[in-house]
Amino acid sequence: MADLAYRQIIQDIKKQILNQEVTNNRLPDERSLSEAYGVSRSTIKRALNVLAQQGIIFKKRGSGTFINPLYLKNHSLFQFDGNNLGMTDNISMAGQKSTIQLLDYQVQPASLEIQQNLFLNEHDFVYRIKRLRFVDDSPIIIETGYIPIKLVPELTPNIVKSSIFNYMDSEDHKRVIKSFMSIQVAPSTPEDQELLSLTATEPVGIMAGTFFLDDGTPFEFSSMRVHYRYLNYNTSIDLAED
Amino acid sequence: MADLAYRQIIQDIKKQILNQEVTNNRLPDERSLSEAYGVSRSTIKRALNVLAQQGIIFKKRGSGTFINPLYLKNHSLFQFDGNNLGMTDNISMAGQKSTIQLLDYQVQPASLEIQQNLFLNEHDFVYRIKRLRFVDDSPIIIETGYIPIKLVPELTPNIVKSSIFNYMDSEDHKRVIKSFMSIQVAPSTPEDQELLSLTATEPVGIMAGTFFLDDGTPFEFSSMRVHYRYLNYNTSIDLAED
DNA sequence: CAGTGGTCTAGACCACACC
DNA sequence: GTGTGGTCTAGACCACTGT
Repeated sequence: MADLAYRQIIQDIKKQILNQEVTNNRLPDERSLSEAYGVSRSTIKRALNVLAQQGIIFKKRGSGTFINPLYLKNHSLFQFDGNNLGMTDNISMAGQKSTIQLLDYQVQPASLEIQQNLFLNEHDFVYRIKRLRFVDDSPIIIETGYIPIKLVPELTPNIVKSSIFNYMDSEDHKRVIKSFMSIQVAPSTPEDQELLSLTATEPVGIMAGTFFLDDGTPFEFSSMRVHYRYLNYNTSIDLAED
Repeated sequence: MADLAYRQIIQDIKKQILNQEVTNNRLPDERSLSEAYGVSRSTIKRALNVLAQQGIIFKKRGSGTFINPLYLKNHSLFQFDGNNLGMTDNISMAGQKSTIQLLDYQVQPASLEIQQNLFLNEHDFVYRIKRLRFVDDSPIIIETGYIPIKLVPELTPNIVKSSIFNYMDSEDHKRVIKSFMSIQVAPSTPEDQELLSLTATEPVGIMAGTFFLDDGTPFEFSSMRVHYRYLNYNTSIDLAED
């Protein structure tokens, strides 16, 4: 797949780190790596920058490049940004089966909030799609999504019972590549309690935000109410610069 | 502050976008920008990559570089990664005053979990610091932090009543630069309810994780129970690559 | 085909850490 | 001073989009 030089180097260095083939928790300097891999120093820097951003290594100007000891101890922690859960579609959760129940499917005028979030005019219409997602027969997420009609005029309830994103990719060659989400916490409503099998004291997590296509078009505004036991969002935070 | 060429270009382009000085929602091509700013194309690419990662622009190979329309509509949404809340220290929340009440301060052997997270041996000791944070006199966060003694042997309860990170920076020249956190949701415990003035049906958000120094040393393992109304974590997610 | 972004090179010079 | 990572250059060549 990734035949790009810098990606191969990323993979190779990652493997060496995991195999404990790196002595002193320290990588060779960039100029040596450049020679060893037979690429320019720029390419090495590109690879190391990715690894640094993933928190796997730390670079210190004047000193060298070091391995994050925690990565060795527990590198399963180092999968970030919603890979555990949180994607509207593509939830597959390691070996467990995921199903969808369609709760509601309508076409309606875009409210002011929706207009703003999807960059629509006041006369635009959107699909309002409400779905309940199960993983291994347990209800996990109540998801309400809004999609502009003009972007997918051919959508049907049937399509919506599985992954909309996959459908878009394979049929329309439109790919969802980015999203901006906020995460909040709230007590469960009676509807949450019924659909997600919660008691009154059990809460939900709320992930809401907008998904974008690769050309920058806002594609879907989505609000997900997540069973509290199944929301686990991992992230890395940089406390620095601009 | 940032006299680096690529940072200046980032700021300048951002300003032009906000001032609507960019026609057609489209930036000039990289080679033109390179000439216009009097820098190499590589430097332009570096700047554009940062803007793209922030979601402000989208690049399409073969077509050009385009502005995310949502950024114009509501660029306040585009401040990410815990800037709203979530940092253990440095919570200053725009104009509101923040105070700290010290609930507990102990030295104890590191438990197995703490050993793992802070990369310690079984004979190492840690501070256990439990604090209640207020913003504008409202209790917001119950924070329990663990810090290896050997990293800051001189810590005192007095220091701990304000920002530990600031103290570390100014006194020991050790800077906290990165953290890996997980975000979860849970019903409130009786203790949560008392300290954060919650009812039984009101939940808390939990942010737990490890903070690292600039040399990669794990510095603090922290678990924060956050009043549900005050947890609002914004993030951007890339659905692509490696 | 021309235009655009993506990858990569080979090297200069700077800033910082450590001896 | 030596060694390290950081910034930046000038340019080659490739891959994709659109006319």
